[in-house]
Formats: sequence, C-alpha cells, structure tokens
Amino acid sequence: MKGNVTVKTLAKELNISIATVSKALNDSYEISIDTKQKVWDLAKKLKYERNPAASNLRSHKTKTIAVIIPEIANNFFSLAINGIEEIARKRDYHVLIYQTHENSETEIAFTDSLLSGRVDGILISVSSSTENYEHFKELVKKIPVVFFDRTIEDIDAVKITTDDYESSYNAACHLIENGCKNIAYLYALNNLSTGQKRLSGYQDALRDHNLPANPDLIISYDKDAEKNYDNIKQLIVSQKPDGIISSIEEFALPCYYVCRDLGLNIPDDLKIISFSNLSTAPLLSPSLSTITQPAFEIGKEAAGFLFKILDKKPFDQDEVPTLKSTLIKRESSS
Amino acid sequence: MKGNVTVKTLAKELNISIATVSKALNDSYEISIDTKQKVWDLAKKLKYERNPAASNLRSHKTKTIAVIIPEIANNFFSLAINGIEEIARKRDYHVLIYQTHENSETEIAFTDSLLSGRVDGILISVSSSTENYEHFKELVKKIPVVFFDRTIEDIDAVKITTDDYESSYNAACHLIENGCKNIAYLYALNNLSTGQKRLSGYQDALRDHNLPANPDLIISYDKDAEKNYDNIKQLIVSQKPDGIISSIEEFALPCYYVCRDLGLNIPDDLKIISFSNLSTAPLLSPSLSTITQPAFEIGKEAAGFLFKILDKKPFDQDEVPTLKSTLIKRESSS
DNA sequence: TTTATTTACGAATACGTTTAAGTGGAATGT
DNA sequence: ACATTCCACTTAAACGTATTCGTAAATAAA
Repeated sequence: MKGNVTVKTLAKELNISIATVSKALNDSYEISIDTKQKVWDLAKKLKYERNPAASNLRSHKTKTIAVIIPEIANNFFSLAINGIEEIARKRDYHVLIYQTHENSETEIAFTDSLLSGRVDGILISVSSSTENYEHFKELVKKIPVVFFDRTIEDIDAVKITTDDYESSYNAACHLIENGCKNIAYLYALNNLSTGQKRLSGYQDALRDHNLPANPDLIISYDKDAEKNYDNIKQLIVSQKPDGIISSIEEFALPCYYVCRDLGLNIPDDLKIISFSNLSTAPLLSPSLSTITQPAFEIGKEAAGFLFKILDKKPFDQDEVPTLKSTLIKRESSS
Repeated sequence: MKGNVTVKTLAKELNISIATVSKALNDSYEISIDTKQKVWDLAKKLKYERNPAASNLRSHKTKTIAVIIPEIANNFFSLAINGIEEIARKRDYHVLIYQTHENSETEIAFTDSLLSGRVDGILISVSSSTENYEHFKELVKKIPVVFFDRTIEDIDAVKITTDDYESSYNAACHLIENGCKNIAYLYALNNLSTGQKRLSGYQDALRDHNLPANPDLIISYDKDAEKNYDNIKQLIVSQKPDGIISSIEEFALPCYYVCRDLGLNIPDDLKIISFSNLSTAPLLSPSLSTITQPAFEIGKEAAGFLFKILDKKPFDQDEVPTLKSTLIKRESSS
C-alpha cells in the first residue's frame, strides 16, 4: 500500500501540522472548531482511515476485544457472541474469536498470546478440561477480563453467570413432581463452578425429596460423541432411570437417539430435560423440555461489564447480575 | 504496561543489537544458529511476546483476517467460521468477526473500515440486502478477498460455493417423484447469484417435468420472522401447494409451525424440503428432509484460498472447487 | 497600560518493530 | 600474494500516530 492517505497527507494539504491534524481527528479541545471541520471534511473526502497499528502502538489502545470460547458451533455460544458483538459494535470495537475446543493447552496458548497487547480486554468462557487456573490468575492481573457462563471459583474477576444451581434444582423438582423417582444426571463441566452448581442443584433436590443419591446415576461428558452415546445407553440399560437431567445441550440429542434405539418412549418410560438453547426444541418428537439460558443477554452483560472496566467506570461487585434461565416444560418431561 | 519486555530488553541482556534480536526472532538466515538459540531461550525465559502493533506498522503484516457474515447465530455460518478458524489457527492467524445482520450499509461500513490495514485479508458472505456492489469492487482491488456461499456474479475474486442449482433442481425432482404437482418455493437471497441459482434449479426442474411455473407459488424472505410466518400461511391457504422447497433454513421451522396451526399433515398434505444445517433435522416431527451444505468444508476451503493468495501461491481459477451439498431424504418429503 | 490567562497551534519525540545498507573479518579463489 | 566472496552482525532509518512541551497571539484581568 503506497500513497496511502495519512495524517501527513491531510496536514500538507491543509498547511497545518500533523499534530493539529491528529488532535482534530481525535476531537481535541485544543483545536478550534473551524480547523476540526476542515480536517474532518478533507478526511472524509480523501477517505482517510486511521492506521490502527500506528495508533495502537502509540496509544496502547486497540479498540479490539477477544472472545475465548470452547466452541463456536454451539447455540449457546453463538448467541452469546451475538450479544457481545452487538455491544462491541456500538463502541466501534473489533471482536476476535478464539475456540479452545475444550482444550486447556490451547486456552493457555491463547491467553499467553493475548498478553502482547493485541486486545484491550478479554471475554472468556472456560474450557471444561481446564484444571489449573494459574494462567487465568496471571491474566487477570495484566488485562481486563470478564468470565461468562463457564467460570471458575477462586479468581478475582467479573463473572456473568446464570442461576445454575436453582435451574437444575428446579428441573429436578419438576421431574420429581411428575413422578420420577430414579433420576439420572448427565454431568459436564466437572472442573468448573458452573458444572458443580448444576450438580449440586440436582443432588439437593433429591435430598429435599428424600430420594436416594445414587452415584451410578451420574455419568460424565466425554468429548467423543460416540462414547457419550454408549455411556448413556449403558446408564439407561443398567440403572433404568425414569428421568434424566442433561446438564449441557450436547447430551440431549444422544438421549433421544438412545431411547429410539432401545424402543423407549419419552416421556412415558423416561422423562428428559436438558440445558439447551436449541431453537428446534419445540419441534422435536417429543418436544424437548429445556432449561434455556439467556445466551444473548449473557453476552451483552459480559461485554457491558468489560467496557465498564475499560472505561474505568467504578462499579460495585453486587451490581454484577446473575441472570435467570427459563425452565420450559414440554412433552419430554410431562 | 511499563517495563514490558521488548527486543530492546533482549538485546541489552545478550549484548547484541536489537536488529540481531529481531532477525533471530524471525529466524533469519543472517543470524548464526548459536545466537538464534540464545535469543529464543531468553525470549521464552522472559516470556517475550512480539508487539503486534509495532510489527504490523513496520511490516504491513497483521496476521489477522476478517470474516464478514450476515449472522453468527446461524448453523451454517457458525460451522463455516469453525472451518475458517481451524485453518487460521494452523497459521497462527487471528480471526475478526463482523455481523452485517443482512444490512448492506453495515456491510459497507465494515469493508471501508477494513481498508485501514487492520487485516491481511477478508472472507465475506454477502448480505442478502446488498444491491450495489461498488464497495466490493473497490475492496477486491485493495485487499485479498474470498467470497463464500453468498456471492455475487460480476466480481473478480475467488468464490467458494456449493452446487446451488443442482441441489435445488434435485430437491424439486425429489418432490415431483414423490407425487408433488404444485410446488411452492420460498425464495431468499434474491440479489445474490446464490439465490438466483437455487431458484433456477427449482424452475428448471418444473419445466423439465412439464409442470407449470406459477409465480404465485414463490414468496420472498422477509427479515421479520412474523411476516414470514404470515406469508407462508397465506401462500399455503391460497395456493394449496403439495410441496415446498425452502431455500434457506430460516424458512423451515415457520413451515412446520404453519402446518401445525393449520392442522396440515407433513408429508401427507404437504411435503417439505429445506436447505439446512440443523443438527436436529432427523429428530423433528416429522424428520426434516434437507439439502445440507458442507458448511465446515466451505469455511476451510475459503480460508485455504485466502491464504494461498496471501502466500502469493499462484493457482488456476479452475482449481477453485464447487462443493457438493447433500440431499438427505427424510420423512417430511416422503 | 501592564500582567495574567486562555486559545490554537507546532516541533519534536516515542511507541517497538523491521529492514536496507553497511562493516569488519574470516574463508575462499586465483 | 591479493582480491573476492561470505558470514554474522550493527547502524540507522523508517512505519503512522499520539502526546508532551512550548509558544505566539488573542483575550481578560489588574
């Protein structure tokens, strides 16, 4: 790119210094309105675009945020990104996307590389395989970070989450009220507080209804989709649960397939409810009862708080909301 | 960020010039292996991270690409991004995401702003409301661009598309073979060659089977979801089609809802097939027949060609593949 | 009027990196 | 023996912007 139009071009054309041009472009109070207008007009006319690299190098502002998520091809996360993007857009910020694919090392590589000053702030939904949090602890000391949905307990940062405990407690109650006595739990996000809260909700609901807590009714998520299918099948065959709570969306469809393959009727033989943002939940056969997180809102809130931090707007920790998921009762659990 | 470790730090520590350090970090042939090793070791030890802004400013390389899409919360696009990200990851490239929300002005704002040198290249899937292509024509002259899926006809750039014409021709044939004589077409992407090819496929299939082409059987997509529902309902009530081809996924679920609300049975009263990447298509009631595009592959191919251009690797226009969609026949069309 | 203050601008430098153009000395060629 | 090439490194100048500091003129305060 040669002959690109820079502040220099504008300065020469208007017979003023590049300092003045730069200040005018930044709407500095030091510059008269006349001069500003001239600069703006010419800038528009010549299609001047500020060089982001130079600007960033000098000012240490990138107008860019990073979003680190496990998987983009996931209803929850793509909706969350949607929310994030909407907020970023309003501020003319750029959004970088990084997928960890639930791999902790990839996650560490990303966070490390983002220390170079490429972004002003980071939004993270933690990978489920992450066990060691040292890289996060280092990270939050050096750059503004907001966690969303998938968070870890012991870290000093803003975290936007939903009422995971209550959601799963209520889901379990719902199944119990509908007659389930032997409810299985499909566990995931084992290392994250998010996952643990969901599990606790389930467990406490059983306890509060004087139902036994059978550890064999709990299986954990596997990255391998086939294994998940097998594990679920195994669980259903051996434990004969009459209800299933799936703590992540990825478990829901396999349940349907297993039931179909085993000739089980949902909800008569087995009631199912799943955390999910599937738009097709109402059209499944039978329609799927869901705990639906406000993914879009979560993204917006997370981005909003990140910008509050970037703006150095002070806020109190208890201004950070815990968003509410919606329990949508459909055929699969009735 | 003060006291950050830079090439200067490394140079001072090792008693060599910063030029040597820089070259060593870039694995230049001018530097002895001993020196390189020392630099690399120290860099790792001190957790040196190259400042991207400075690097970019000097070298005009950003190691960043932009992806401009209509909507991220869409199965097709999130899968495509997944493919793009995978390729970018291998090259240590960063990926910026921009959503146009099918708004042409937003699209123009993005392309304009990307002229500032923020990215090395751009991947675009064109907004459906885009009617004027001047901004694209300017864009492709100034920066490497690859279009994917949603492309426009008259532009000199690599375009990764699927066999839209054939897919929709085959879908129509499939419905005709299953007895449909009055097939409606849910039109979308009217301004794009993608949309036109899909329409032509449908029309030609009718013609080849001596079926009349009734323009009243064709309705166009509206951004407003409710209007789409109404339009479909109106179409079904007034034209009484026995088959529907939906040229985008967004039309599929409304069809189901309309049929449910009108008490129509799919597929007995009305057969449906839709372009779609819905993972739940097999579990819908009835399961949805789809034309499924290889979204992930499209993303990978598009990114692959963008990098070929960035690498200045010459390639022939006929190396650019047209990927094949899969027609998956399920209950909704049988 | 004199002095202080404000306004509107310019000169110069720094941000951290890459790179063109050297340089001194060792190795090679004739 | 000398010239030439090559190696491994250094010097210095960019890249385009933001910002500190300075200053002349205009205005206000005394």
